[in-house]
Amino acid sequence: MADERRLDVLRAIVEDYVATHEPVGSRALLERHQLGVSPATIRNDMAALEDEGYIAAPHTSAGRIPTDKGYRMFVDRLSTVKPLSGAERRAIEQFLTGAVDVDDVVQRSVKVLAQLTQQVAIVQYPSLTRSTVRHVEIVPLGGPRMLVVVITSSGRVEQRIVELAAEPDENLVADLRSRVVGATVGSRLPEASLALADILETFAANDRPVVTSIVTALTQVFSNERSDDRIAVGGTANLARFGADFDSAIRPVLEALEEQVVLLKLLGEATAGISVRIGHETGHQALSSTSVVATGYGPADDALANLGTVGPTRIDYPSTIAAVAAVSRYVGRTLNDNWSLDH
Amino acid sequence: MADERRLDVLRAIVEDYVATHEPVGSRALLERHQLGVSPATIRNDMAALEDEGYIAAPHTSAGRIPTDKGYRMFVDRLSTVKPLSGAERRAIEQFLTGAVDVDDVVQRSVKVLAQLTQQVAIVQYPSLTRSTVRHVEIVPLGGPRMLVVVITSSGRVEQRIVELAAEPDENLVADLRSRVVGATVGSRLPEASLALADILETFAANDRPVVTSIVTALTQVFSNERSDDRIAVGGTANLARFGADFDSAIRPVLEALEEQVVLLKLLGEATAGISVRIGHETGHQALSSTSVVATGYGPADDALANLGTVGPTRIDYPSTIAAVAAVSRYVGRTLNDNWSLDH
DNA sequence: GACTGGCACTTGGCATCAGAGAGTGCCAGC
DNA sequence: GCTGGCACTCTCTGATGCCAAGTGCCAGTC
Repeated sequence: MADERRLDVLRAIVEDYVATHEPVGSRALLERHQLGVSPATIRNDMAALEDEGYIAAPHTSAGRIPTDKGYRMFVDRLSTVKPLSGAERRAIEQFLTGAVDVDDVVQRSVKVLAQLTQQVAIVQYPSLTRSTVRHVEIVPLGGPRMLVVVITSSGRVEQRIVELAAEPDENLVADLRSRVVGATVGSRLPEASLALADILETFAANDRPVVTSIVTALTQVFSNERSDDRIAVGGTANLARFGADFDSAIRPVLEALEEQVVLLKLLGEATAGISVRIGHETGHQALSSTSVVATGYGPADDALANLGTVGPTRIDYPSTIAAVAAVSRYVGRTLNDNWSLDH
Repeated sequence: MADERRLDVLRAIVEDYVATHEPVGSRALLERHQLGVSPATIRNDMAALEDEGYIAAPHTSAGRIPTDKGYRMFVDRLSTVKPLSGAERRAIEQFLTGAVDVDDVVQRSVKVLAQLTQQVAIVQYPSLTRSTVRHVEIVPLGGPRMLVVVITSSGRVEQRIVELAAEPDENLVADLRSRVVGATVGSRLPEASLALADILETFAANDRPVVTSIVTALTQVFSNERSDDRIAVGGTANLARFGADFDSAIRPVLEALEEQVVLLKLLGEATAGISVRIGHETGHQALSSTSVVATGYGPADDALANLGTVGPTRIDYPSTIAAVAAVSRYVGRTLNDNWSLDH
């Protein structure tokens, strides 16, 4: 049936354009794909595809390139995810296994993802908001200085130094510590933050100054705005592959990469499964010729944070999707096996 | 005297080229600077400067541009550091004052430095190797898991989770902790690392497994290879200013920026005062048309780590040097005031 | 009715070329 | 030692013409 062949033609155009980065014409198409029809027929199909908005011609007599809509169709209905090779999988696994702590895992993932996809990779640090409190310590450092340490279920350790007016009573600190542990361990951080407020009330008035200082520090850690925003970016050198014209293609991306807020938003919308946003679908003028492939990661289905890639719209979607999925899986597993305190 | 005017001409060429990014000819030079002589005289001087290798002509009939040697002369003998404006200084100070911890200081400095210089900024995290041990804690997390925490004089807090074979004896841990504190606090990290080896010997044989595990973790922290390598990079979007030709000017820099080893080496050689490396002086083929301005930072003269900028050779050296110096000074002060435990 | 071969037409890219502009080097004179 | 003048060199720009690639359409065929 003709309709089906048209989609075959679209698929062929996307594949060829991704491979060559040049507008693909009817003849070139036939040389690389066995479609069993003549160039004239292909031309008719192309004209129809252009009418429907799946492809476009940069100028009257050049070949066609896929539009965002064309890529969308390709991703949704015309392609199958291309599984990674065994070697690639082993590479990811080995590379991540060498990590010494959570930060290292994030930094290594960014590298491996950039390497695999030849694009810019972005990995969000495990979110504090979405993890639970594993442990709280309040350690006297001698004198009026105290160290508060919070360990989360994602393996992250956050600490803060608190300076009190004077050296506090040892028993008071121990008491505070045990009450805080009791009230917060196991809770998600935002809830733990609320629980702290109640604890404060239970202390005698003359203990309040000390308790308030420490509780404030803990609250800051629990409701840490900053940490949730932390992001690692890698593979910026791959921007070289984006296209020849620096100002229109590369500079906006570099600028976006420095804007953490933008990155977070791009990654953030990927809640269930893998999200692919193509060109204008990113919702950013500056990124209108880039695509973002993102997904969550974390132990089991509970996403701790997100990771993904940013590349030109003309990327190899099946491979990129496979790479993002694989890295996400391995990162989740690594975090779970090595730094989760659950089991 | 003629010799002196020749140097004036060189200075004028550097200043003009930095401002316009175009080869500067004898006529244009006279329009912008009052040198009191005719174009022909300037041409003679230029010919002499070219013979001596300070300037070069891209092709027979274009103006001249400074060579690396020319910039070197300019920096060493022809320029005076251009102090920052009060507004700039206040901006740095305010921006850094808002930081909540050491990591935040580093990230903010990188931003402010990139902003000020309009170049790529690099800041090394405070070195562990060069700081001293302020405090050590060994905290039981319940069950066989222990948390070891090390706080350094630079305000950094490093921690590691240790998994023992079984829950250790409480007194043993307390004993170990106090001996470690006694032996290491105040020492530089490499020395502390050595001191740990001796401690191990003093424990009874059947306590050895537990002690060994914990001491190993501490040793890892003390002799942390990874942390000394940490670096923050910012302002990559400023690469847009480097030049028009992407492949020759920008890609190599992007690639170098991803290679931490290279960055560390570039920053690392800046021990005393401010180091300016121009073009080939960087010692890297790929960076032959970029300059690196770097310096150490830290409380007083004891450099904890380095920071600097990477830009094209044609930067405004007086301003860049001033900015690097100022940021270094403020970072050192901020670390000292807020996170040093010394006073 | 769908496919095919053929043909006229359009267009960007490339090489070629001439002219303009900028700048130099050198020489003779002050 | 400086200056004015002049011939020369080189790049840059815009115009021109040609070529290859590709399209759209039409008439013919299975």
